Amino acid sequence: MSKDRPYSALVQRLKSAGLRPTRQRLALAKLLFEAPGGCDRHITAEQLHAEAVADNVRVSLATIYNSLHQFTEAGLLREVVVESGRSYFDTNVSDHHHFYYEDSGRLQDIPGELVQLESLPTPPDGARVARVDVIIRLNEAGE
Amino acid sequence: MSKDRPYSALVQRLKSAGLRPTRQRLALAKLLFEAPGGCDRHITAEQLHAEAVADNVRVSLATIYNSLHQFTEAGLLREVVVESGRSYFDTNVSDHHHFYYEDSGRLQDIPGELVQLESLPTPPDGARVARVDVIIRLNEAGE
DNA sequence: AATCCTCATTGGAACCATTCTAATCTGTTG
DNA sequence: CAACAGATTAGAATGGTTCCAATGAGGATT
Repeated sequence: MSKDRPYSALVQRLKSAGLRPTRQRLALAKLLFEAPGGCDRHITAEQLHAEAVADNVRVSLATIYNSLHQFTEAGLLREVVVESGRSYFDTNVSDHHHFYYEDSGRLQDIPGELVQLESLPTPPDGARVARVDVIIRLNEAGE
Repeated sequence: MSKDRPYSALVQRLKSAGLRPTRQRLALAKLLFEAPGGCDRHITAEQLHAEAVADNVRVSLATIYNSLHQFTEAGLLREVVVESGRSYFDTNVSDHHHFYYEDSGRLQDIPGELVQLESLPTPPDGARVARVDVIIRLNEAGE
């Protein structure tokens, strides 16, 4: 019941990520990581901006983009690319993959264990695997 | 040695895809599918346009985009999305996956058999798997 | 709590890939 | 060769994202 320090956990989270806990970053972190329901989110810059505005947080789009990228670099978010022209940011940074509903544009986590790759090909010459993305693209079935 | 009908194979290919074999589509198909070296290509709209211009094919960017999408719908190409803001089109439409060099933006095929998924999760409710994309993101290793 | 420096935020312009539009042209069919 | 559907075109428009120069705010030191 730390009603007097409602942001302390987020402040800590930002600090340990090497980011100054400014008003805007704090407000965005709150929207991203403490959304009611607590579930993992797949959000675009525009969506986050709309949420912030709706929540009376005065923040520019430029700051939204800056923050999303800083959070991503700090490992607080993960960027997911499923269609050109729009980036999703995933609050779930654990090892997992995605369902992508092509019709609606919705993105859904697949628990990491449910997709197992056997035999990753060895990366060529002097390259190192940064990440493996698996996207299962879905259509609405006719029946 | 059908020097007299150098395009007949391509004409056929377009026709069976339900596309009228126009000058532009023929020229683009030639660049895409009969490139010297015969290897599979990962090309952007801008790149293809540049190639066409360099080859003295008079074609607008709008037509490049139209054709790329039509070819894709017809199953002659496959669109690969690895970074937001740019689409690659892959002339290899067989079942396979990709290495993506994040530093250079280069894309490389991985023969289909080299990546095996065990246990695809069952798609939710009334959804059907349209495709599974695996992208292995690579960095240049320091040493 | 005033100062200072660094970094963050801002609105708006700039950017770039892509799509749209309305006019013109071309393949194909009869 | 007439006529129509479909293709192509240049250029404008769009939409997401980034850039920019000016302003504002953390936070360390006094």
